[in-house]
Amino acid sequence: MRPENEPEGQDRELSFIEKARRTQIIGAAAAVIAEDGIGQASLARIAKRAGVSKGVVSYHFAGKDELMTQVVLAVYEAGAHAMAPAIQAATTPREHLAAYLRSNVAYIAANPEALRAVIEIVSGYSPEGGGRLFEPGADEPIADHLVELFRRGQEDGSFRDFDPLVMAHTVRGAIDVIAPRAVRHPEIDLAAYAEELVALFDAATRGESP
Amino acid sequence: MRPENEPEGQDRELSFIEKARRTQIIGAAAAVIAEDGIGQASLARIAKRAGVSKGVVSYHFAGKDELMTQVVLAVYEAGAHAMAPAIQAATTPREHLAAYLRSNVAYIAANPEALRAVIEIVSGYSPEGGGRLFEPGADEPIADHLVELFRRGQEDGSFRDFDPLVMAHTVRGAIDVIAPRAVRHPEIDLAAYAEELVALFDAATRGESP
Amino acid sequence: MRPENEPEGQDRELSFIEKARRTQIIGAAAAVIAEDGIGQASLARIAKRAGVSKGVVSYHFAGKDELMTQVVLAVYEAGAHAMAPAIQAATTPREHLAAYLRSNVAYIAANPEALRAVIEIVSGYSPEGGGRLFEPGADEPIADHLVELFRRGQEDGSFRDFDPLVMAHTVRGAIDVIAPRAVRHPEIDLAAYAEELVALFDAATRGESP
Amino acid sequence: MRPENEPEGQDRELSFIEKARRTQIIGAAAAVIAEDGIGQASLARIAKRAGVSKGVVSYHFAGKDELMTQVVLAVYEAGAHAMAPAIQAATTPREHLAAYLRSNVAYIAANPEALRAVIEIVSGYSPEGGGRLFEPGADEPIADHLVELFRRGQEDGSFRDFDPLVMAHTVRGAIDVIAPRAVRHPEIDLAAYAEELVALFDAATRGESP
DNA sequence: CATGAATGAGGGTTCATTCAT
DNA sequence: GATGAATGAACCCTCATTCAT
Repeated sequence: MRPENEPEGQDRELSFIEKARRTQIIGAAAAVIAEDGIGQASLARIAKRAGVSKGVVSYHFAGKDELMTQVVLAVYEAGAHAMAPAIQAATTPREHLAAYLRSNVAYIAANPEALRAVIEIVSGYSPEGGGRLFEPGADEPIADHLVELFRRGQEDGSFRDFDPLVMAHTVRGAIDVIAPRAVRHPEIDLAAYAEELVALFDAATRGESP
Repeated sequence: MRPENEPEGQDRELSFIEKARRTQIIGAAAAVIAEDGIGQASLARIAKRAGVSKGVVSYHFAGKDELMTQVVLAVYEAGAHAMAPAIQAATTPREHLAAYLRSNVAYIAANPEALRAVIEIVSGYSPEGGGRLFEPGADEPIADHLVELFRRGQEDGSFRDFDPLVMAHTVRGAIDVIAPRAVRHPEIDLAAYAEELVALFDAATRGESP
Repeated sequence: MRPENEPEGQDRELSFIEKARRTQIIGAAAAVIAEDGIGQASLARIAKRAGVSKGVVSYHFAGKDELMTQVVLAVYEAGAHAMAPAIQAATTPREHLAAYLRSNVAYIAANPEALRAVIEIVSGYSPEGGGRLFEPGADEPIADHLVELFRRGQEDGSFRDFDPLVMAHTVRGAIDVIAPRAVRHPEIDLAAYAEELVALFDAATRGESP
Repeated sequence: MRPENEPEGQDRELSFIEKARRTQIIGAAAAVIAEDGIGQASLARIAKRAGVSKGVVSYHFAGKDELMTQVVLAVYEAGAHAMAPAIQAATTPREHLAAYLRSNVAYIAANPEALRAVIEIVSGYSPEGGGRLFEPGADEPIADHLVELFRRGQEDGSFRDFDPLVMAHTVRGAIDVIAPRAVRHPEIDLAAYAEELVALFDAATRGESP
């Protein structure tokens, strides 16, 4: 695990260890939150789950707020990373939308716990100063990608004339609704669910007379 | 619900006072939650917001769990009550769906804070014993109404052949996504938003070549 | 329950009602304490048990301290009243001691709940200002009666030469130990227990060679 | 109990610190309870008495229940430890009983506050779930030792024929009554008190014509 | 770097008491 | 006289955070 030939010694190594520790703690936090809810996710429990002492968490993260933020970002990044190939392979807006839906649902299917943790944090965690870690509607950046997609598709005639914002947030809503249900109903066939969504939004975005 | 001819005063009035207090506290709780998030919604802050002492909340509600539950139920009931006339006036499944979307968005538009509070509670509040107040996917009863609607519409040929469950939860997701955005972006025209949704799901559910 | 011919009306009647209310509340308090312990004996529960409102208790008693005191005194008085005939019938110190033991145990056997309540209060209730309602060792007045008895018995040669104080408190200890056990072990034959105690203290107090 | 040869330092030392803190807090709890009663023994007061913050108590003890339990156990263990040599040195049941009484009273004389605290807890503390920490009559195990002693003494003719249970609980009652009085009346000569008890129970248990 | 003992604020809850009705 | 809504203090406990070791 420890690369042998590296530019230079101590500093890099520490940074590597540090990264590993952070990853380890983030994973433990996600696991605890997914299993027992944000309400049970004290630093003590997260530390115990990670097999480290409480102080380590405080040492590697500025505070609980930062840890929670990092959990969310890690899942988001992993999701974006997992979805990227499929999306980039798409050549038309319509294919793009289908790829977005399929890869997103696939990621949820593959990481239900991670998603559960994110949902818990985003909707249930209150940072120190009040307010929210990610202000609701702050997934706008995420929706923005879809808005852009819909705009392009409308320009080239792939999609009918609708409000891209409404469509984008409806897609997000459709996806966000999946993870909680998937956790409670593991028997749901998410691949089929994805195809249903593809058909649903294909119909919803298709021009009147294609 | 309120009997018209009653012997008299005292008993009714006391009951009325109690009801008023509960309503007042429920309102204060909803306001605090909507503004600052469920995490800031301590009984102390709710009491202060209601202009009463902390003990009053415990006096009128068995505990925080009950208060949170009542906030949700109050909003749900009010919503169902507000939507009922429009929905009952619909004669076809397609009209029914449109009425559902319009009246639901209208209710959100009229009570954005209440809806916001409900979302915070349902997805972010951890009751005493752990778990969730309304287990996720426990809005299934709500989605059930839609499932039923879609089934009927498919039988009489109003809707194309799709998975009613997926469609129902997508509709719910589309609606649930609105309140948080409406709070943050008061400039959004929710009437137009509703029409967009009507068109969206009209297209999504329409038979191939009606 | 309400005597018809009384010296005078309203004032006496109120006093009578008042007395009844106090007795009723004292009984309810004793029952609650005996059943669920002093820790569960809130004024609210006592009031509910008595079938009256919380305010009534505060109205008839200066505070919880007074109520607790009255419960204890009521039981003590009833006990003294129940024991008096048997004790007064005794003609010698030795008979007196036996009568004391028998009648005391008999009273405990007949009123285990009352005794249980008293024990709970005396040893477990903390009055407002701190300290205790009946300072421990404050049953000295009760023991005094025994001390007096032993002194007389020693003077007339009925008893051997021992420290009357030690003997008196040992008798008290022997008796106080009974009620808790009687509550937990209802199968104990308290009449036989009393005879054992009579024999025990008869031997313990008897002169070397009577 | 304490292993003599151990690898080293750190682990033991930390364990030692923890033990010291627990002992310190237990002592503070006993002191507060002995002085002001169980009803005044809030964690806040105990912490203040120990010179630590409130949280420390919760840190070292799972809850108030555990702290109270530990106070009792500590005193019991110390008492058993203090009494053991004298009792084991006894060769006959009669000597055994005398040693039991003398060493027990001696322990009370040396630790009146500790005993007082134990009595307060055992008879006056209500654990969280209701009920009692040590169910009344749960000192039966303690009395059992005496019952066994009396049985043996009756078999070998040392003691007359009496109910060993009644005698055992009477001894316990005789002893339990001492601590509260000793606290309030420090002038009492407990060594003489012990001799009185020895004589008392010697007479009470002696065969008719020894 | 890591530890875990210690802190102290704040959480929800209970409850004796008061007082307008 | 009686009610019960309201109070406010005190309770135990949790927990993010700090810091000497």
